[in-house]
Amino acid sequence: MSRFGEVDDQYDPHALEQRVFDYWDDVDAYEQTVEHRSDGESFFFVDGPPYTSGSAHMGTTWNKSLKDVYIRFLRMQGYDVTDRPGYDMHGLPIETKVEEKLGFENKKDIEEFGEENFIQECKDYADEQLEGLQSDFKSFGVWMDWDNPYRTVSPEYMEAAWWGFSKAADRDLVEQGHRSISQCPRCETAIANNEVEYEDVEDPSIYVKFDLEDREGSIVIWTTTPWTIPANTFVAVDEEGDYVGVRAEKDGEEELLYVAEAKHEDVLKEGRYDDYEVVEELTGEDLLGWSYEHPLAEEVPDHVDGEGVFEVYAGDYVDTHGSGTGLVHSAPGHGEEDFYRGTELELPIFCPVGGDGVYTDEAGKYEGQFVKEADDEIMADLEANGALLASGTVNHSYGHCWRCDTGILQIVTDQWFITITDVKDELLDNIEDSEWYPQWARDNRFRDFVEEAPDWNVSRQRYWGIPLPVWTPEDRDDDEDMIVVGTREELAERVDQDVDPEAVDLHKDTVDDLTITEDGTTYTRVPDVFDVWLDSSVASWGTLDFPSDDSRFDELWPADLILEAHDQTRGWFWSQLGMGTAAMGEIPYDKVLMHGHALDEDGRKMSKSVGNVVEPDVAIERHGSDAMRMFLLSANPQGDDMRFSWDEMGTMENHLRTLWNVFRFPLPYMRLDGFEPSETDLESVDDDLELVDEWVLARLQATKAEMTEHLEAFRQDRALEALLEFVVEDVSRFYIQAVRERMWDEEDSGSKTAAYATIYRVLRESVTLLAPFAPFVSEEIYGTLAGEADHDTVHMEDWPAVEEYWVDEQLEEDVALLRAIEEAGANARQQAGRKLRWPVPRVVVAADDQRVVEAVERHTTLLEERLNAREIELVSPDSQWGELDYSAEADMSELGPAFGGRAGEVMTALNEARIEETTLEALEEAVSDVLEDDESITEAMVSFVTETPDGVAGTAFGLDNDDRGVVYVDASLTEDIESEGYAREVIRRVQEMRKDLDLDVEERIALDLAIDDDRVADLVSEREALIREEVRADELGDLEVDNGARKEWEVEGVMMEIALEPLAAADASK
RNA sequence: GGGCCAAUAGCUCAAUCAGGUUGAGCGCCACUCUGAUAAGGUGGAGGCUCUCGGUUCAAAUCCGAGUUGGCCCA
Repeated sequence: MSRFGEVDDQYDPHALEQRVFDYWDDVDAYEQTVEHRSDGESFFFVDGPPYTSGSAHMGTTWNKSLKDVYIRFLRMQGYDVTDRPGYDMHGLPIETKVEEKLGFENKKDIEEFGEENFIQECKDYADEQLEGLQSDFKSFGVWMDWDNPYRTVSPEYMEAAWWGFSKAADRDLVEQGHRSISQCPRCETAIANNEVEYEDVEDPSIYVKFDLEDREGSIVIWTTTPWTIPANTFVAVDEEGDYVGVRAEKDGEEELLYVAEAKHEDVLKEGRYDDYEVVEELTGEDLLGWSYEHPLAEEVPDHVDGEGVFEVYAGDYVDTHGSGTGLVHSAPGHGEEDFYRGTELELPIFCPVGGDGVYTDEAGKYEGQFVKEADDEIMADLEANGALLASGTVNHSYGHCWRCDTGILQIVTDQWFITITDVKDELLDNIEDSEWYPQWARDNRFRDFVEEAPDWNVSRQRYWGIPLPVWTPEDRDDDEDMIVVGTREELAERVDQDVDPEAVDLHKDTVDDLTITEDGTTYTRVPDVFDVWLDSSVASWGTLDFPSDDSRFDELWPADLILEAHDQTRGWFWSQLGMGTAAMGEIPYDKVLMHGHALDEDGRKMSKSVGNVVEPDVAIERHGSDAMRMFLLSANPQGDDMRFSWDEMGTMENHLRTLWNVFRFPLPYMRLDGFEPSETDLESVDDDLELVDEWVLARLQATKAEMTEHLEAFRQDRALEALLEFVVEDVSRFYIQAVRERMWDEEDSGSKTAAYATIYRVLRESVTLLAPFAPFVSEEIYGTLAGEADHDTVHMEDWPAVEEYWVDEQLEEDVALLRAIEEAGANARQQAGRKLRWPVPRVVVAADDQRVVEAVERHTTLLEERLNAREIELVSPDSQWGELDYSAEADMSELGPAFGGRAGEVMTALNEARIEETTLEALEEAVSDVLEDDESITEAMVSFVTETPDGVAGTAFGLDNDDRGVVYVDASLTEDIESEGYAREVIRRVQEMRKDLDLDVEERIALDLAIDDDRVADLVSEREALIREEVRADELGDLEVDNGARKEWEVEGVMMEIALEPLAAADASK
């Protein structure tokens, strides 16, 4: 890219991006940029590793775009940023994908296939997915260390997990325990609560009578899981709830039933009783200690037994007004709450169900059946035993395995835990050490979650994961005397077998058979692998390959910034806090930027089944990577979800097109004049700068300040908005318009050079500011503007600093006022029906304050040009323009307190009043109808507003909804104005014809005019010199057009025929 | 079922914290400009500010209840 070289006429994002990719390759742009900052202050960013199944969707694309914009911004601010991307590659999702691929149905198939082979298949699959993600991320210009990502399956990363876990064990936070967990019976493993997905399903809904011992009657419970009845251990009630004893009659038989008072009607209706009577009113407390008989005592002979079982206890999870009966069937073997309460009551924990969801021999009659399939038989048996009060079905949400969609079961098994509940206070304290954007996410959601978090079950009975580094004595499998290995080196030292710490892979197949023998005891490994959430929880040191590489840990850890979507509150934000606290006693990150999810155009989540997914590559295809990134980055990154919008993305492409036009406009002139920015910088042309140059430079300073502030507050959307406002409104629509004529000047002039230097500086800094957002187009523009002494890539530039010298807030306001006046003037012109091409004799600016007067006085000429006015007349604030009427605008903050409920009515009257002088007396007179005797209008309540008089068009102008004056356009015609107007009409049409003929700008022509109206023809001929000059016509007269064009036009109702031909052609034809 | 967040023009969002006549950009329509030209300018249409209550002289804004959507949890 040579300086001021030829560029595409049109912004073509695809060709441009391809060129930039090639260019980046050629000059090693990324590597140079990283190297350029290698001496800078360290900034430790940690990438939340995406899971390697599936490809990048709009959400991940948004996430990576955000990371990219902040990494680039930080680099430009001088930081040496850690930018190693990561990939989360273990876990059940990949296992189930591979199982599907291989046609497996359960664990047996895997065992037959061979653990080692299966692990290899999973590894291959994850690697393949990783490649896909890498190329997706690269495709929209994300600059991270793609050659060296951290992978959770690498030995050094797995070691980081072992190390963290062993540190937690050192702090006595690792234990093995008998716990109620969610089990997927197909995957035959525990799954985390946040891996449970809830779906609506139809389940049995049964009411069961438990006959009371030592007294008449039964208590009634309700459940949707008949299969848990065999494990019933106790019944829970609300101690403070109201219950009733009901004598109910059905088919001539009477029963005494106990249920919650609030539910007794519902329950009896379900049971289709003929009649009933409340015979007893009691509280939950009265029921405590009542004993009952197990309804399936015969079918399940080995049912739970012991002191205190089959009794009524208080339980705080009971709701006497919710669904059910107010008495809750409790089976500690099949429910978390039941488990905790059962443990508290020191009742036995009975779970006659295996990890595969099949009843064990403890389930008696039901042994060998899959639990859900035993529901019918259990209900039949209850019926036969006279215990079934009612049965039906219910539609409710029930947990399913996130991967294979199998209904989960609550069972009790032996699992390994990090007992984070032991350090709950430390966790809550540590939260305070992190800064969140937005802060409510930390103080509400995150805090709530941490407060309620149970111990972390980290063990999974699966294959594709990091093996638990736990060895237990051969004859036992609990946490007594366990050995936790922290590093590969330690492993090599302690195991009985030969292990090369450099080469060992650490996956299950390689460590399963390793044993440790110490003090005469042989230890074997616990066969479980880690919950995949544990993998990413150690990313803050895994990224650094710590502990195997300890060169950077002390300097960098903890992370300065992490940046993920809000689902990670319960995911990575949490797992890192838990692991960081358990292992290190600290939160492993300082700042969190939490963004939302990408929703579709209707605000629903994108989902494959709904078919509303927008693929990032389709978006890139339609609008280019830069436009897509800018769209994504224009969304608030703090908590809110983003609604996808093709329109908005298209708008971003339009803005880039505008930037492209702004950029390419001055190039030919600069090239022609040999403008050399390294010799002619802004400072050297200072004396020749015109006001508009100083203004655009002042706006540039304000834009830089604003952007920096927003980016530092993690509001890149506002930073981008500020930049686009500057480029589109200030540079394109105002500055370029204002300097065009200076650039067309064929003579060398100080003014022209000053304009070059100004626009050069503006463009250079604008693309530098844009670079983090739209790295491709910024690079190409920068490359065209930059010289030998500049960097190879815009991304090596320093973030542009505010230069105090050019800051000029007063000038900014001046021009803002002028632009407001101009805009109002254009409006008034249109109302008066006068095109801009036709001059108007005068424009009157009625200023409300001295600032407006100053602004107009300093820029009268500019205003005359812009509004095509022969004269600008200024009416100062202390005088009034004679022809005006007035009305009043009410200030509600004054009116409200004064008039109370009638304030609205008074406001309307004031708005509608018409008076000839701006006095309160006149105004009060005009609104006397709505005023009571003792009421008056005060100065503070109103501001007077001018009303347009007849024959003159007027439009108010102001800043930020604050009126500052009115512009009146006097559009009356004189002969001179008509002459110029018609001449301009002719010129415009000749120009258009020149253009149609593709004539060079410099080319001379011969011109012929035939105008149907003599008066108009005379008026036009008065301006012949002007026409000749503007259209470069050397000859005027009769033309036989051979080599040119002839066309008829209608101008303001007058027909005119115009013919022209290039002079070279005209000569040839003679 | 619970917690958090959101709901304002056809679309994307401001204005909500500190109550005072709802704004911008995009899109649409009309007009206009023409040496950036698949650009530019001006105007117009388009809002019971999700609903229902409450507080207040005054509510998009504060409070309560609900509806819809999103995330998380059960």
